[in-house]
This record gives sequence, C-alpha cells and structure tokens, in this order.
Amino acid sequence: MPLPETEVPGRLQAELMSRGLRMTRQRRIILSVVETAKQHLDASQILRKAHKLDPQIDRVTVYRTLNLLKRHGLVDELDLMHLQGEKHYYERRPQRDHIHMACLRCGKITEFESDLFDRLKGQIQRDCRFHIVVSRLEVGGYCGQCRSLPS
Amino acid sequence: MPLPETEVPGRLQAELMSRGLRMTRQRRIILSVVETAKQHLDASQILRKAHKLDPQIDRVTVYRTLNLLKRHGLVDELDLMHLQGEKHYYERRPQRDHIHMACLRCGKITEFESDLFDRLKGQIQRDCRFHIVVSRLEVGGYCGQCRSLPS
DNA sequence: TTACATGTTGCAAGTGAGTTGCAACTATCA
DNA sequence: TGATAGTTGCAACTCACTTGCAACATGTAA
Ligand SMILES: [Mn+2]
Ligand SMILES: [Mn+2]
Ligand SMILES: [Zn+2]
Ligand SMILES: [Zn+2]
Repeated sequence: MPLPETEVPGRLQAELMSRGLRMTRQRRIILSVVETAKQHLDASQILRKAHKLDPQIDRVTVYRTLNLLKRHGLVDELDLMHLQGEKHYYERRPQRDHIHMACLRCGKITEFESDLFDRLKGQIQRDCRFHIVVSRLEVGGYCGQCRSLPS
Repeated sequence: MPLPETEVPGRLQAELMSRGLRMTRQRRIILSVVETAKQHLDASQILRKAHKLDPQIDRVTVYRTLNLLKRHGLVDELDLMHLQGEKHYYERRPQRDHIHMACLRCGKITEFESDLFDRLKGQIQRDCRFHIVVSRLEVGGYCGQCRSLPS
C-alpha cells in the first residue's frame, strides 16, 4: 500500500474534508485502510493494517474515526451474524445497498444486490412514513457448498 | 405474572421439553418471561423480571438459557441499531418474520411485516443457493412524528 | 510566516456485555 | 430411591469499546 500522504486523496478523505473536518496523518491512514479493504474488517484488523503505516496509531483513534465515519454515513457497521465474538465489521457505504449472507458452517460471507430489496425499502418509507437513514439485512444459513454436505 | 409452575406450560417450554431438554425451575421462569414479554427485552431486563419470581436466579443462567433458545431457533436476537450501548434484544421467533425500524431521534421501535420481504428471502434462497436459517432486517431513520419536527 | 484557538491524539483507566471453570445441586429415569 | 448426566450459582475472566485528560497538531487569520 502506498503512503497515503503522497496519494490522491480517496473519496472518504475528500468527503470528510468537504465537510470541514480536520485531516490528520492518523485519519488519512485509517481512511485509506477502510477505503482499500478487500473484505469486511473489524476494528482490530483495521488497527493492524494502520500500524504498518504508523505503528504509533492507537486503537482509540481507530474507534473514534469509525464513529466519525458512521455519524457521517460514510461507512456501514455489520454484525455478520456475530459468527465469532461480539465484534462489528465495517465497509465503505456502497452506492447501492446490499444484503449480507453468512454461512453458519464455513463462515463465508456473500453479498447480494436485489431489486426486491430496493422496492422493500421504498415500501417501508411510504407505508410506514419512516425516513430510512441506514438499513441492514443480514441472513444466516448454509451456503451452496455446505448445504449439500454430510453432518 | 402468575407463578409459571402452576401455569399451563407455554409454547417455549413445550418445545424444549419435546426436544428432550430438562425443565428446571429457573428455565421455566426465564421462558415465561420471554414468552409473555410485551416488548423486546435485553438480558438484564429479562433477569430483572425473572428476579421477581426467584431472586436467586443468576444472570449467567439467563445468558445460558438465551443461548439455548437461540441454538434451537426459538428466539431471535436483535441489535435494534445499538441505539443505547452494545447490548442485544430478544423476542420469541414469530410465525412470520418481521422488519424492525428504530427511530434515531425518539428511539421508538416499530415492526412491519411485508410480502416483499418474504419474496426477497425466497429470491435469496433460489438465486444464491443459500438455505436461510435466520434473517434480520433492521432499519434506522426517522419515524413519522420525528420526521416532521424542527432541529 | 507565525501565533492562536480549537479539534485531535495517545495513554491509562474504566465500563458493560457476555463467557468460562468448577464444585454443588437437581431433573430424569430405571 | 439411587445413579447419572445435565444444570446452576459463584467468582473470575475476556473482549469490545469508551472516557478523562494533558500534550499535540491542524486550519485560519493576522
Ligand atoms: Mn451487534
Ligand atoms: Mn420484533
Ligand atoms: Zn458454507
Ligand atoms: Zn421518532
């Protein structure tokens, strides 16, 4: 991973700066970790990746930055069915919401976009007169491989 | 609340007994608390209600009983958007799944059943070859009252 | 450039939800 | 009624996350 200071600022960084928030060395690093993540990361994984760029960064700063991103609706917080412990996972909020499926046997996480999901959210907003800010659909069960397995 | 020992066993108790599980005094009490709950309760609220029937019951027994019920698919565990702290809430699994909406302003929790939700789960099972065991759709936002309020 | 005000950081300590080890107990069944 | 295996309560523990605070860094405006 290139040093974030020499990089073109990512979308998260640009978004926070446009909202008048201070951009510190630590924030730039944490934002770049979240931005370039290939899977869903928990707070301690984010800290470990951030430490490769600055071993001084404290886990408190990771938690505070994640709270900042949550408050600004820039990341989503996931349970992923709490398959291992009570920790939470984070991902940059995508253009279009998706569903998370967690296999209770092998632990694999699958994502799925669906028109029906978009329509369902529309129905909630209309029928319940409820303005949706954040939505989370998580499903636990058995994936294709595990479904057709003994025991 | 009447003493659970003198009651007709509730559905939770009958279900656990039919699966060959031992029915202790403590379990009967905790099951009756969950069964007769009017709202979503967290573990410490369940303990407080159980204490009215037996002040000796330990919170460990509440957690162990909730885990038992979860493993048997008899209760659902909810985040309710973690509006206050990291605790979880519990409710007896209903015949038909429903959606939970949490107002980020007043904290009100609303439930909603939807055909689209049922169809969406069907689509997931078919299109993703994923056998659903448990599903959780939680939405955060602003309820009808709060939506049309200043500040 | 520099000084300033205010926001941010790291450290240490704390909180709160949930779990574990284990000896004493008890539901179930022969 | 006694044997057996599952369950309980207690104490201690783990883990995720938060808070208080003094030192520090950022953005802004001289
Ligand atoms: Mn959670
Ligand atoms: Mn409910
Ligand atoms: Zn699987
Ligand atoms: Zn409201």
